[in-house]
Order: sequence, then C-alpha cells, then structure tokens
Amino acid sequence: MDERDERVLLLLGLLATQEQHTYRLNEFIERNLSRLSRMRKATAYALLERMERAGLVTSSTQEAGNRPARRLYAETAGGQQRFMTMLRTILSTPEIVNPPGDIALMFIDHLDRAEALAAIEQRIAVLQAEIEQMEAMPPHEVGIGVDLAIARRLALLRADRDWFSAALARIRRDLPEQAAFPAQPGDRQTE
Amino acid sequence: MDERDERVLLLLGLLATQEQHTYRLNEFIERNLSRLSRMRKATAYALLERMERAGLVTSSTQEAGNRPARRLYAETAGGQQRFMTMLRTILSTPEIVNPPGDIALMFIDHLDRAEALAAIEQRIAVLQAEIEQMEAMPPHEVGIGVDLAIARRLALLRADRDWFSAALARIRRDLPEQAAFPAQPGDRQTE
DNA sequence: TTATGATTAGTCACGCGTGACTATACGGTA
DNA sequence: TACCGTATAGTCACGCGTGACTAATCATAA
Repeated sequence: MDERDERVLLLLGLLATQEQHTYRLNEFIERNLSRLSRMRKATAYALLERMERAGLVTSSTQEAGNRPARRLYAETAGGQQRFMTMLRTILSTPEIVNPPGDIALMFIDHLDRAEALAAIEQRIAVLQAEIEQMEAMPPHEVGIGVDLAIARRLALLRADRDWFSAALARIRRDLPEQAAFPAQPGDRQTE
Repeated sequence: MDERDERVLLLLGLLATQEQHTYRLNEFIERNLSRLSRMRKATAYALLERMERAGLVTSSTQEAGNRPARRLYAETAGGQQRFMTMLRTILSTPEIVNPPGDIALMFIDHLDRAEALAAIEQRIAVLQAEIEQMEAMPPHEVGIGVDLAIARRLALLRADRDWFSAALARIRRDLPEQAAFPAQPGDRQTE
C-alpha cells in the first residue's frame, strides 16, 4: 500500500462520497478518467482487496436477485485520513519520471540526418494532433479538478512539441547537409 | 519483446559497439544513465535472457580463473536490425503517459485554500531544485545523445514548474480568502 | 595472517498487473 | 420462442520486476 500510489488515491477519492462496488468504480474510471488513469479492471479488483487488508476500506457482500453477489466497498475513517495525507504528499512532491523517448533521443546519432529529421517531424505531427484533440475536449466532464489535470497535460504536451521543434531547427541549421554520424570506433561506450 | 520497450533499445544500443556481460552493462547504466533508465539489475539479467530467446543477442559463457563463469552477450544481425527499427518507431511516435500528480490535482478541492497553496508552493520548490541540479550537470557525460535527452527533460521540468506557478497565481487571485470547497452533496460522482 | 569491507557476478521468491476467460441477465428482433 | 448481442460481475493463469540474498574475490589495514 504505497504512500505514493495514485491509483489508491483515486479509489479512495471515489469512495469518499459514496460506497461502490468494484465493477462500478472501474466502469467510471474507464469511461470518464481514462486519460488520467490506466488502471485495468482486474487491477482494480486486486487493489481493493489489498486496500481492505490494509484497513482503508471495508466490504460487504450485497445480493440482488439471483445475480452473483457483489462486493460493496466503503471507506473507513482510516481510509479517509489516508486519502488526505496521500493527497498532500503527492501534490507537494513531484515524482521524477523518465519521459518516454529519451533513450531513443540518446541514440539519435545512429540515424542519418534525413532519417532523424523525418522521425522528429513525425513525432511533432503526432504531438500536435494530440494537443488539438485535447484542446477540443469539452470542459469539466466531472469537476474542476479534472480540468486542471487536463490543462497541465496540455502544457506539458506543448512544451514537448516546442522542444522538438527547436531541436529540429537546430539540427537543420548545425549539421552539414549529408552528415551521418555512425558510432565512431573512438567512442567510449562502457569503458 | 515489445517493439516499444526502451530498455530493449538501450541494451541493444549498448551492445552495438561491443559485446558485454550483464554485470558490466548494468553497472554502466546505473552509473552513467541512471537519469534515463530505472531498470534494475535483476531486470537486466532477465531481459537479456528473453532477448536471447527472441534471437536479438547470443551468449557465450566466459570463464576467467576460478570465478563464476560470466555470460557474454553479443548482438546478432537481427538485433542490429531490430535496434534500428525500434529507434525509428520510438523516436517518431510519442507515447502518451500519465504525468504523476494528475490524480492528486483532480482532488485538490478536497484541501482548503491554505493547504492547497502550501502544497503547490512546496511542489514548485522541489521542481526548482531539480531544475537547478540538472542545469549544474556537466555536459556530455557519454555522448551528445545524453545531453539531448537531458535538455528535453529540463524543458519539461521547466514547463511543469511554470504551469504550477501560473496555477498558484490563479488560485490566489480567483478564490475568495477563506474559501474551502469540500465535495458538495450535489456533486455527481459516479452517476 | 587475519579480519573487514568493497567489488564482482548472479539468482530467487514473492507480489503485482493484466489479457483472457467464465457465467448470468437483459433487451431487442426475427 | 429462440436467438444474438451487450451489459454486468468477477476470476485466474501467466509473465514480469525487483528487493533481498548468496558467494567468491580483491584491497586494505591492523
């Protein structure tokens, strides 16, 4: 029950207002928050069980007709408290993450100039498309908070696009026309 | 053997110039590339075994004195080819990732104004410290590529810092002094 | 020489995430 | 009414990641 696990925060946040069973929770996340959390169904089931073991939630089986009984989860006092401390912790300390693409960037000199330029152009195009799609999203699907998160993501996407644009310009300017630079024999690699 | 696994790209890239055994590869990554890859030792061992099964590398056991024999990995032709296609793929298509903190941001209205402000200020301070630490890093530890990756990360960190600064200013301006906004009973949550 | 600690090299048990699967109920329509 | 697709609810086997561990060797200093 990691103190920084955003999925736990999410489940606790959703269970704060009303008790729910896992299927419903998962459905809500997939439909409305798919942009904010990639948690899969089976993971939600497992995670809630662990959260129960940790005393953050309690469950009661609820029968309805002759359907299979559902597990209803409700947040405990400890869970509410945990939600608040996690919220403060996660909000106040950024987590360092490796932006995907960095490793590829590090090996970019294994491509010749033309290919490198083409790849970066392609990447910028995809980024641009994503940005436009996000800009077109209607505001506040579920509350101000989500909008904040979306706005931040937009800012990060734009920064990434702009950085790659600048990198593209730099390569165009600085590198002689046909230059390809395969790894030199003189390169230190591991020694 | 996921076509987008940056760790595979990294290992193939390192093995491109010279064959290595796992211990050395891992040591190099931990010492010089810890900012670019979080791959752990045991993972490197397992991953290389899988890469061998996939035909990307071959291994030969190498005895030296009476030490335990080491597995020496060398890249196959297929591995070199795979490296190039992965490089192009990963470079040209951005992977959408959920920036950590978004979920917390989404629940920020569970904190009262003072706490929210304090948390964001704290986050900005940590971001700033990270930025300064990165700016102070000497250039090209191991090659131009790494510098590129670091430069990009700096750009993203700065964008994040700036976005949170702006958000801070907006909250200061827009929200009445004592306003706390706990979840209203009227909030739709899951229905 | 003996003891202590670091370095080298690798392994293993455990827990987690998830795609694929099961199974029932419900709504429509042929 | 029989059939088919979709919604509901959950489970399970499998593969992956990694902290913790083993064990040998080397450097150093007491």
